[in-house]
Amino acid sequence: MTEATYFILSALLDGPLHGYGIILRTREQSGGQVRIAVATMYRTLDRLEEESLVATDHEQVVDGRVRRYYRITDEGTDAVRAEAARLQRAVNLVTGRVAVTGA
Amino acid sequence: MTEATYFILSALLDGPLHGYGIILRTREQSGGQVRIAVATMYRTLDRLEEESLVATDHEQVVDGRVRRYYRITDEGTDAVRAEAARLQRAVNLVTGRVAVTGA
DNA sequence: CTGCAATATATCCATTATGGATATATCCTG
DNA sequence: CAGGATATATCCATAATGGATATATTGCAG
Repeated sequence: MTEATYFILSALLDGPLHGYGIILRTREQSGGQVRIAVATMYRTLDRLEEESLVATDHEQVVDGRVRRYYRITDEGTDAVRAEAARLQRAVNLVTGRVAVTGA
Repeated sequence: MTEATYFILSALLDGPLHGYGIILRTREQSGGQVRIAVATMYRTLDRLEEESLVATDHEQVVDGRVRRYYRITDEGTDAVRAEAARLQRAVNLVTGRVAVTGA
């Protein structure tokens, strides 16, 4: 799973959001560290919908602009949790390293 | 930082290793989950050396085959630790989510 | 009123990272 | 003697990414 995919699915765990909303959410959640480019966002959402990790929830028209809300599927939830576990193991490779040489 | 970079630097935290050794180490550390392709390995090592995140430690000739050992630099150690912290925050987005909706 | 930023989606294009495959060379095992 | 492990190196196709541009509306500052 790529990082963009991970952050998109992660943002959707709180409830349905539209593409641009995911970009803003991700930027906030990361304190401005993670910025997903719009090209990446919409292409990734298309791919994720094909893979059934997200689904179109509903569409809204606000001020003449269409908002397409996506929700995460059960499959998507499983996938992002599995990825979180995988990343945690990767983190532990570096942080779980307290004077191992001294044994 | 890409994943290949992260795992390579991580593998070098225990001491100098040669390219093929890093591939084997990473495979072991991850229980066979993470497999870095040889093309990725040597190209990444070249790039990391340019960026001063790793340095050539020494070369050895074993059975007529050259082994080029790389060690992680202080800069590389800082970088991989920073990345681990960044990944930990990413993990927390998913795992640090215990019935938030119930508030 | 005009230009710019924010909102919202969409697509093009160049760059980068990746992995599969191939090449070369040695050693060991079946 | 063939095949796998060891060890480095490179080619090439694919995939992911981001910058840029396009379109359209709203609101705000100059």
